[in-house]
Amino acid sequence: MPGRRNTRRVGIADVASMAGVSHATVSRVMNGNTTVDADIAARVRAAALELKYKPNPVGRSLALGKTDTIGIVVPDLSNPTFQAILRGLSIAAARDGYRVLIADSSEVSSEEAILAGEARRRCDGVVLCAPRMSDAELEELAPTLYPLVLINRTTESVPTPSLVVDYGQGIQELAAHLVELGHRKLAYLTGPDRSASNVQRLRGLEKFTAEFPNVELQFIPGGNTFDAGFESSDAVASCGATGILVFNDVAAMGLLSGLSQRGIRVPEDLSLTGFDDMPFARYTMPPLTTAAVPISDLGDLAWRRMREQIQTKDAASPTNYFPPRIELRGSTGPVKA
Amino acid sequence: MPGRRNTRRVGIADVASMAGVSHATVSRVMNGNTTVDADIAARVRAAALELKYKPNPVGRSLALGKTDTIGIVVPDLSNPTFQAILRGLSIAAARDGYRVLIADSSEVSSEEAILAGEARRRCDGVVLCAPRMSDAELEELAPTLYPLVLINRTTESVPTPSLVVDYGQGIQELAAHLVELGHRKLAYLTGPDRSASNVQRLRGLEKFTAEFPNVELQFIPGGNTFDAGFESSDAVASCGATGILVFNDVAAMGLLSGLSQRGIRVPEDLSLTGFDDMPFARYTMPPLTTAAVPISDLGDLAWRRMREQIQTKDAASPTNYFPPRIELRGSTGPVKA
DNA sequence: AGTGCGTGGGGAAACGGTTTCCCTTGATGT
DNA sequence: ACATCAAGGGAAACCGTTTCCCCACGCACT
Repeated sequence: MPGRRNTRRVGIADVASMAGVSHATVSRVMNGNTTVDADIAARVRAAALELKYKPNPVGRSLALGKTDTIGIVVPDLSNPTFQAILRGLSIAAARDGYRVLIADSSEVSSEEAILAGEARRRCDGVVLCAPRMSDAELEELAPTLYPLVLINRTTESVPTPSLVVDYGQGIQELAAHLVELGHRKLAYLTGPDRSASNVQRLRGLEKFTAEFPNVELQFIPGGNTFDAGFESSDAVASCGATGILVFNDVAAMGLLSGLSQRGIRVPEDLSLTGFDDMPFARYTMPPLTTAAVPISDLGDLAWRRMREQIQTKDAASPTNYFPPRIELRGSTGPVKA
Repeated sequence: MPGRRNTRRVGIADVASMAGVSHATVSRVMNGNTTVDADIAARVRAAALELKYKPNPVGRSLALGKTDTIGIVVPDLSNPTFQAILRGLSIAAARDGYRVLIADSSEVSSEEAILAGEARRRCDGVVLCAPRMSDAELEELAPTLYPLVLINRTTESVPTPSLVVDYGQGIQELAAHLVELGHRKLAYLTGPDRSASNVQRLRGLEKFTAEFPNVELQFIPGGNTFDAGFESSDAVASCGATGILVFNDVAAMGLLSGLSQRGIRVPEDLSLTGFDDMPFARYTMPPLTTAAVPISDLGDLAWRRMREQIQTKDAASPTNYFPPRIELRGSTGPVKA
């Protein structure tokens, strides 16, 4: 005997027998099918109300071939960026009656494909958030989980809707801003090596170097945490650069704190930029010059792209690039005379 | 014809016919039933592998009466506290092969019951996070979604596992700390009126007042945002108190910023406490004295309580109280002579 | 009055699995 | 050689819903 009948819940059959009709008719009434006689419909509705009947979503999903659920695979839920995307996605999807199922890969790239596949089987579509897997693996995986939206990653051969933040563009603009302020010796405090968005920043900086050959740019190994930024302050202080581009706001705040502890003033002695424009970036001392990424819009748009695929079979799906918006604040200033 | 057969996926029948056995046998093999002949099992596994067959979770859920999914209902995903709980819950549940489905009520209390009911029907259990609904409504709802874990809320008549952070205790200790430093005029910068955790802080402060009748305590309307804290700085500066208890860290940081802009020094002129110990609390200038709430443990424990209910039918379930841990940092100091 | 047609609703199949029941088959013992 | 038994696999029921198919009924028209 499959299932458990001990906690027997009220099913469509109960409503049917109470209303004296077949369960097919109950189903028609519940789904607003108008070909049902008004009297019978009323009787069914009364019975459903009295029994507090609510259709079982699992049975419904099986029959309909849809679950009204989408999955999101994130590398790490503790990352504020992914939290913001999740929030935007969840709220947007909820507006259309869809729910979001979470799968956290804990940064383990080998888990991602499995999680994504499993999520796809449970859900009507999958949002893959900054996957760590290789390009080859991604290309192979993408078609198998068709209603798919990529975030901060693109595919070459397979056409997949994709939303990418143009980190390269953002860091170029920040660097150009420093140059404009007179800085000629810059340093980039890098993010995690395996991070795709770090690679994009590096590419942006290559373009920057090509454009400004007379500006010196060095690279200092950093990280994406407050402590990583904090601990880099010695290296930064002694590198001779006057303008520091930091991987993200969190690390920049750490660096800011480390520098202030060493008596190095920002922006008088050193100019500093972050990346992300997280909520507190405007409240640090001094407020952080940074590049704002419209992340909750990202989640929102991810849902819209998903919905397009679910509703219409039309997979016309270009990549959307999000150019960050530069926020000029107090952590950057003219180079010291 | 239910479902869509256009994108026909490989089912158990395909594996069965390829392996030359009945689908019942395939099911037995897939579920590790040992009563299957080794040769046949190997043949089935080979077929499944070649066809890349993975059991359909929806069909499986229908037959098994379980979905390996739990739902979480939160008032607002943009709140860092709920994000942390979600993260802890999601990671802990994933360890046991469970996924988490999100339902965001957007602070609309009337939506909560509906969302929770719907989530329960889709999932094997529900975590209700700081529900805004009335006590009466909660009592009525609780039994209908039996495997239930409450966070920051308790029930009276219905026994329900419940995890509550003892905000009252935390703020009492913070207040006592200020008294110890010599402060005799305190002020509490309140949180949102409708917030249950604000009410708990107020109750804690009542006890505090009873215990320290010679200490003056006044209440200043505040909020839970940085800007609310910032804009309260005038009221705080002119209230005459020397020790300020702020609803949470975010508002405390706003207040800190507003005070520093007015030239009021912390802790020399004014002592300040926050609440939550969010990641940046230790990095403000000065670092914030606050009460640490072990929120990701909360998510972790929520899953453990949930698992107890799902696995054993034993609903022995006391309320767990989490006393916050006081973090003494630089934002509090001896009262000015 | 008989036939044609439209409509509403019941029966049954389908969705994709799991599990029970029962029968077959092979082995063992006498 | 026959009876008994255990093991293993197939048929069918079941989970809860939607939808197709078809029948019965009523109405209008010839």
